[in-house]
Amino acid sequence: MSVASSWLGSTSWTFSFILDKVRRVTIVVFAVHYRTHTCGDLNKDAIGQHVTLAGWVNRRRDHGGLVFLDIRDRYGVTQIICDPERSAEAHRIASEVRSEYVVQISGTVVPRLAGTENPKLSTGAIEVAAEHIEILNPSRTTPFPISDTIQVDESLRLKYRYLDLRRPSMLENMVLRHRVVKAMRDYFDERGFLEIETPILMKSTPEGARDYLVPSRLYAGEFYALPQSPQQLKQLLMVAGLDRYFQIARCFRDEDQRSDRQPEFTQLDVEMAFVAEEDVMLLIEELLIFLIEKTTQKHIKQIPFPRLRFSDVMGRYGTDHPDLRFDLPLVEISDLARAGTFGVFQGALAANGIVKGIRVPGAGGYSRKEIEELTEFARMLGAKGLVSLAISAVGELKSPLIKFMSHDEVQAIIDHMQGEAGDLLLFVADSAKVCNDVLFRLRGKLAERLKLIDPNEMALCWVVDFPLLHFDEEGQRYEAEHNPFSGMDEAHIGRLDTDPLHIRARQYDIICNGYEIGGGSVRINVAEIQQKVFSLMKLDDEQIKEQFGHMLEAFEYGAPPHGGIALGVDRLVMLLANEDSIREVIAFPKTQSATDLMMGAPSPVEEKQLQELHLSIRPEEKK
RNA sequence: GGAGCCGUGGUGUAGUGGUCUAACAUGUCUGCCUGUCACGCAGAAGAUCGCGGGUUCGAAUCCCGUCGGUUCCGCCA
Repeated sequence: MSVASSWLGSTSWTFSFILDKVRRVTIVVFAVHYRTHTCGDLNKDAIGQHVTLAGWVNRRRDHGGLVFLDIRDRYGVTQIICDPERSAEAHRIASEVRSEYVVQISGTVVPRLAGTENPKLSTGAIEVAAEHIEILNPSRTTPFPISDTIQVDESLRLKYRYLDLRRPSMLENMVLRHRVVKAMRDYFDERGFLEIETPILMKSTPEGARDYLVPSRLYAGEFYALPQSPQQLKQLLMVAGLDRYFQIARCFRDEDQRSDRQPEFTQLDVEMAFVAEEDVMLLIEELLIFLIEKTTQKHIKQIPFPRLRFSDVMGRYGTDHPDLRFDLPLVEISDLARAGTFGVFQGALAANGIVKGIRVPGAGGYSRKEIEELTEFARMLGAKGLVSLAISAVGELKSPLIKFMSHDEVQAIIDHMQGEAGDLLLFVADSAKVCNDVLFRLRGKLAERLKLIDPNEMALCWVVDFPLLHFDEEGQRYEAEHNPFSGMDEAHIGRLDTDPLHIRARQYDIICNGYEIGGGSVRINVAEIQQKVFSLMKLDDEQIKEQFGHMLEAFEYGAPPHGGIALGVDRLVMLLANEDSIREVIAFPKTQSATDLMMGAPSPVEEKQLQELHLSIRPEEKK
């Protein structure tokens, strides 16, 4: 610092940068050591000023006599011109620097020569004529180029994440994420919500995902658990009368990873007292519209968000988290498929299965090879095959069905599917689960193939009317569809004793572009009902008391009606950023095998640490 | 736990049984170059083809195993 200030002087300086599309933030710095402006700061207004910049060498263009340096920081890129006639010393150092060196440059802002302006840069009208260059820190050649133009192996990116984050697209994602979270905080603050932190060291519970455990030093053989979500605590905050709570909460689940699942992830957690479904849904709907409009150029397909019943979306899309950017509905034709003598259909129906199809508009001319490809895809997902029915442009039919069904019977199926000339109809005959599963994936694949997806569209919907419980054959017990605290339709409470599978939960999931980005419910606030739900989940009284006694007890001290929701922040930002993986919007993500390639976690610890924690490692499991 | 895909100079790719003594681009290094902005030109260095085993007269290439990354199934209240 002393080096810099010795030739800079130090009164007060300001620099400003663009925070988002409308706001420009100006920072006043009173003791400048390193820079007077950022690399995105300077324009024609600054011509003639003596400035100092600091940043990374983005690129060096050495013309021998004249050297250009592009200096990059978070805010932009500024071209430095190093002319030996202005400073032989600066020119000499400029020819020594390499990519990613950290340098400090002082000089005079000058207009670029007519015709050499660069419209691609916000600073492209000017350049800084270098008078002094200081190498603050050199850099080895980076293991991959700091550029968005090529795709680098992900393990390399993760090992050198601090370099990966220098790439403009990653920087953009981090900025976007900040803006989304900031907007969330503003939104809830304006509506009277309190942001309250809940513990990270919590208690393990038998329900739900596998816990990450933290051994206790003070209590041999006992463990804390990292929270899977602050679910119970936020409900207890409602019992406490805090009324409106939110938190940007880190959550942990020790389960296998996916492109949209990390071992630790962030939820926007919300809970409100004295609310029904509508209150929560309207609040969140307004929030999402606000976020999308504030942080992206994307348009929302339908406002208000459509509300779909669980049973309907399962039937129409084969999943409870449909991508509504395109239609391509699944259509059941079991009744029509009963006609004729087609073995594939008859066999599936005889085995209590169903026959379901999808209409692929304009695909009637697909070659045998193309259809075979789709069939192979369906087989991979568990179908025995695909039955195709192609309708040519002039209405001729091509299908194995023709041999086994009358013309009218085939036509009835086509009509039911709303098939037209030039279409391809594809059918799966199997159990309802396989049909839905296969056609759900096929639907997504076809939408891609037919280019039905507008990347600028956000198709949001609510899914409601979930069953409260489903029966787990393996464990021979009921399990909560959402979580064990979800409330239920008042008229169905009696069914807890008689017909648990037909209780409608007061649950709502929010879906965006085929991703479940959140879910919540109006909760149970009556100890007796909560106790019954636990019993159906095959917890005995002792377990209930040990694991959830605090909840039941709390409900006996005036628990208000309450409800809430949790949104997956990583997934939401991923969608806003047009990324395919949440790793792209997490600064330091873990790999699919839950390791941190940069830090090398997890890692063995000293024997002494294990002893303090009263732990020993089973020898056969040591690596 | 299971299945698929990927792994070749620093990086991204090509090469799918035989002059492969491994090619191309980019990066790196050296030299030249005063208006470039993916600067240009000339030259050089740089790879036992993730690792181990097998098949073969011969393996980057085929097979098995293993490691790493990734996608999906199971799992994720």
